[in-house]
Amino acid sequence: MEDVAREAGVSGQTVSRVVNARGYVGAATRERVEDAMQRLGYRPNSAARALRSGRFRAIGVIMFSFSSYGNQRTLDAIAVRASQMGYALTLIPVESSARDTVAGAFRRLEEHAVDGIIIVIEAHQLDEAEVEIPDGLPVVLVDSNRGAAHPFVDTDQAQGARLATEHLLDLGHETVWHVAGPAKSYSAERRRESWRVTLESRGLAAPEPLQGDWSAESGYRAGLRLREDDSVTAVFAANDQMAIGVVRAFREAGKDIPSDVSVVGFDGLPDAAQLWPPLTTVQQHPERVGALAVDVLLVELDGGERGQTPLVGTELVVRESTAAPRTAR
Amino acid sequence: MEDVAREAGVSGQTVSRVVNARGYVGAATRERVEDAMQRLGYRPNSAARALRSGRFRAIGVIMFSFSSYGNQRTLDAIAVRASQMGYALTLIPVESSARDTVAGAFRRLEEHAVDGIIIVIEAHQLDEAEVEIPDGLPVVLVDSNRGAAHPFVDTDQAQGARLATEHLLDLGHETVWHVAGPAKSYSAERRRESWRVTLESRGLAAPEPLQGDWSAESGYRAGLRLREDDSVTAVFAANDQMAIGVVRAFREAGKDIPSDVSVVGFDGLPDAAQLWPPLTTVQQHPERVGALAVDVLLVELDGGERGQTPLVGTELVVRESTAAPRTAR
DNA sequence: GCGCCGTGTGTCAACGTCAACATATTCGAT
DNA sequence: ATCGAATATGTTGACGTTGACACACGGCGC
Repeated sequence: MEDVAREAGVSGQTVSRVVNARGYVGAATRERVEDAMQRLGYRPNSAARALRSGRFRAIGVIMFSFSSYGNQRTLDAIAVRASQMGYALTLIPVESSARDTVAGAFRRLEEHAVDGIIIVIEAHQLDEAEVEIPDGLPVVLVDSNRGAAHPFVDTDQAQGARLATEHLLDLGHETVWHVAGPAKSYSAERRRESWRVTLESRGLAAPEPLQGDWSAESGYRAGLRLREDDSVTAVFAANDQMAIGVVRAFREAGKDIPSDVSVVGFDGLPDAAQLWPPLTTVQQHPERVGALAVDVLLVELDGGERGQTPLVGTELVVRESTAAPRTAR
Repeated sequence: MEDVAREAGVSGQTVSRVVNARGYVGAATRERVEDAMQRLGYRPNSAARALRSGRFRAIGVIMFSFSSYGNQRTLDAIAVRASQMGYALTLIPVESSARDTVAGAFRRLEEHAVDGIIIVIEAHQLDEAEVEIPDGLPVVLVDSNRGAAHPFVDTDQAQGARLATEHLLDLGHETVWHVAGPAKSYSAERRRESWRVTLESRGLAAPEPLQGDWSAESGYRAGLRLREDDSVTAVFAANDQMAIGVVRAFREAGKDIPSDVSVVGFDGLPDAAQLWPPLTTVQQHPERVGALAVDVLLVELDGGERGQTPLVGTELVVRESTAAPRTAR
């Protein structure tokens, strides 16, 4: 900066003013300074800036490594929005499962140069890790609603699950079976509860849900059990991957999708349309969730008051994996 | 830090020595200082550290937003390894396609507080963006080999494509058709060339490859054309997603996989095993690529000499989407 | 003609840390 | 007893930036 100042024949302070467009600077002077910056390839030193201002213009994101497709997309959206707003994104990975690693991540985090944090971890797993979120640092939670201590943003899981369940019922199926996500996931829990409530609101008893873990393989295992029961004609899987496994299990047993059994997924994976048959699914919008998370965090950073954040809606995308049951035809 | 020093009855410098475990510190003193740090919840200020040392202990990753599954996994691995090595990860997203955005990302980058950069963008796209990589900053390229200006790490694309092609030929297929990735992708190009060379080394002429764009939808379009030709019995798709689309196209036309047509993918998507039929594919190891990229960058940072980095190998995973052709049975 | 305000620019200090140097103490070897 | 090396701690200044303050100039209203 000193070099630029000398080159332009001004003081360092004036250079600072030009860079930050703050205060009064004469037009001619500004030009000279900008010229000098250009010639010398000057870049402000962010460390010094941060030291002086106490702000880093950086957002930390804590996320499990090897995360789901949806979370990856959310991260992506967070990165894009943060960058648009002039913030850098610092990624703090947590290696799944190992408890002390989780705590360690938060400790590491405190040393990191961030102004605020977005946590993209399902809340039950958070609880399990007995992690205390450092205070003094604004935090936004995604995909969970751990108390009201911090604002959170999320997909409207309940609405999506209702759409899926009602679609199958409206086609004429007598009931809908459910392959749920892992017990410790809030998303899974909310999808399952919404499915149950939707059935009950139509006066139907919900069959015992099968337990999966989000993986296609677990969906396959659930499908192996479902295909034993000939009364099963409609299955709502808590995500697309498990739906893929369910489809495989039925197909292997010679049952056709959708003429014997209808299957609905949840997520809206881009390739779901190209599966065979194309999968009916609940389209999520992780990119909206991510952008919203950044916006909410920035409001927190500016000390804005905390409003209730709306959930992000979903849409049902009807494809060829669902149809009316034989009996209704 | 001053507070800690006062609390422990020592100077700031001694606190610094305790924190960095550098120089001589008496055992009793160290304990007092550590105690004080604990009590006051002291965390060193990374901005001041960076300002003083000129090192940020941070690595920047430049990546297209909405990236492929493989790149996402690579990012993940980079994050984990960087964190293990005590480095923070700053993610700099580039919104696909918009040229000036790409250049902008690099400009932004220069202001960012990173010691080195890992670029996870296919090289042809890099070229297209006419981006100049800022010098003075160590750079490692992933998934590309743009000249020898910077070290690069990558999957051994050629080996993987050879495995896939040979597998189909060894089953008895007369030739192998190819659904290639986008023209501007190095990976796609190398897979295609290796497929061609493998065929030619067996004295076979390579049929005209079909052009896809990695998406399942483009695979489906390619499949629509392939299914018109009854001589097609074996297809090697340049990634799993396109393979999914190819399978769908044949299935829709009443052709069975694998009894009528064998299909091989490339990537090793975790769900490929649960597709119907389970997909034969070339298993990549993006996590190894990511970790390797960090290791190579750290060597660069330490001014180490640049060796040739080995490519990361792949394995063929044979599943049920491939079988001998009817004629050979 | 006087003071005041708006504009344009410079000086200084401080942000938190750590390398370099200075100082003090202990201990073993001569 | 003396010296030097090893150990232990304190003092100072600088990293690059910017907020606070000071200063200088011209124009305006009275």
